[in-house]
Amino acid sequence: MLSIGEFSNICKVSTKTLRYYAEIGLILPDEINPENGYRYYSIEQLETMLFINRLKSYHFSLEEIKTILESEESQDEKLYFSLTRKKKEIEKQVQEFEKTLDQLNNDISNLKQGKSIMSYLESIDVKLVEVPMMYLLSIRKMVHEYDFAEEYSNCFSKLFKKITDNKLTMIAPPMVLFHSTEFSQLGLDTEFAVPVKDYVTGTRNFHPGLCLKTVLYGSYSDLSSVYTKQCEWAEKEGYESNNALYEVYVTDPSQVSKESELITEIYYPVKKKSSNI
Amino acid sequence: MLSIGEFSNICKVSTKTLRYYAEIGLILPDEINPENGYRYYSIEQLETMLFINRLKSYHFSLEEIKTILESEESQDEKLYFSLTRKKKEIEKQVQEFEKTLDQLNNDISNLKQGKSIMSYLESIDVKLVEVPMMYLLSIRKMVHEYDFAEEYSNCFSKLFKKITDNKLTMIAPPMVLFHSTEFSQLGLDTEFAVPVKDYVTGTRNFHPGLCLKTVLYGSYSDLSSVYTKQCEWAEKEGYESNNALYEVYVTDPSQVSKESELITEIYYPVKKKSSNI
DNA sequence: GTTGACTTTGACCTTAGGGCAAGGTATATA
DNA sequence: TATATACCTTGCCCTAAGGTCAAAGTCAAC
Repeated sequence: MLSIGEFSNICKVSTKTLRYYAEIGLILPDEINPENGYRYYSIEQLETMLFINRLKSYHFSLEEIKTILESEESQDEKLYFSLTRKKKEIEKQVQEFEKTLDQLNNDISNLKQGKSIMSYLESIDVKLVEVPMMYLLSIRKMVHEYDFAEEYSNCFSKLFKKITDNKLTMIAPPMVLFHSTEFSQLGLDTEFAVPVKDYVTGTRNFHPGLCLKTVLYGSYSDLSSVYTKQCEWAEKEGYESNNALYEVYVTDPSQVSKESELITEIYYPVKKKSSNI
Repeated sequence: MLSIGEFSNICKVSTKTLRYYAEIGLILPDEINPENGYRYYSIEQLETMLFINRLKSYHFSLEEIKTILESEESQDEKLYFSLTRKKKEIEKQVQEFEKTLDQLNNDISNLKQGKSIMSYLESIDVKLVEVPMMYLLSIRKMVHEYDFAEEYSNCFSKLFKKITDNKLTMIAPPMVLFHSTEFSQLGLDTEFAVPVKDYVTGTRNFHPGLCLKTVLYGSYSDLSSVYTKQCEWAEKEGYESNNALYEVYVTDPSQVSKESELITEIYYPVKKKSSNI
């Protein structure tokens, strides 16, 4: 039997960690002296600890490690499954890091040339336009950011089916309207809509009127940058927000292969500020 | 002026996050209504928030972002410095992930072949040897795991200088002894030592006697695995630990280019268990 | 018998917020 | 004008994986 200190020293795991692992039931001491509470580990537990350390090095959470350890039956199949899943996760992580590095390099070279890191904002163009009334066929629901893409194709395929079934005529590209006032992890109050020619059951009037319009080519420099520019424009010119923001997808994101071919229009309904008082 | 909800919606940052940022002083509302405590943000703060989000996407901590924001003078130079440092950090991260992926792939292919993930332990060989007495010239100190490499070359260059200065004769490769009973984040009680021929001032006797010896070729499958194997061997054969563990670096880690050329010996002093009672 | 090394529990700290509750406020509609 | 509803406030507890003390009990060696 090994005291916690000996066990700690052999496995290169601190005693605090060992006590924590006992607390969460990951690895319990083989024996606890009932008189003084001293923990004693067996030699066999060394290999268990090594196994835990290996899984930790693969970035499994302790919770995940616990379930792997507990599924002793058919353990190798489950382990194989867990490892391949974790492998995919890490590969994804690496891809994201590579993307981050690209952006970092971009910013660094901009700085080297004396350009501000935020200078990309200058290339975002804002125009004032009047948008006519239209009829929308739409689906409105709460959508999380991370499954926006899925919901997008999901909802629009439903809408397109409805259009074909009811022999309606689409008169403009699909749109997405955001009705939330507040951003939250719970998701956004999102409306997927298609403008149609005919006013029938299930459609609604949509008349944004005066709008600020920004056209984005290529992958979106995130939406918040566009909104910021539009707000700045409105502030400067004496306009104020009037309604929910909405986007129009001129090209179908799921159909465009290269990100650079994407075209997105962002509309921000405004009205002239009443300047009295 | 924008209410917290409007600001939140434009920047895609939750109100909770905005309140938290105000709490830690990262971005304070431009104005707080003294009557009801309502926070109001200015249009200019939108760009600050975008900047914060960008730095967050580069994995800066909020503390780091705060110091970047606060260093308004000469900000671009500092920013350039911070970005390049962060870039290096991420590149290192990616390298570590790649290494992890290699190991994962190795384990996965082992599992596919029906081998256990811990089967590498079987290839660790343990032998019982008698080590003769020697004189050590040594430096003992607390060393963190992460600057072990640095301390290693540091201490041994000091020791080698002493040897040359005093015209001593080295009779065996350098060694590292670990005196800690317990592993801890504070570092390990580590002794860097060189066996010398002559007993002079500053040297000490070292007589480990009976030892378990394991020779590692190539990059170390971590030390804890070796210790585990040695413990198992000792348990099975009726021996018990007698003294501090130590390692001998047969090849100089700083001189060997390929990891595969490394040779390390690990000694675990033992004695026969007294089997009475 | 005493010292020093070892062990125990417990409480609080870390990051970057999320979730919920109770209660106050602003605004649009009827 | 009354009310419904959306919005805002503070406050408290929660996360993961332990680290950092502190006070007190215990072990082994000399």
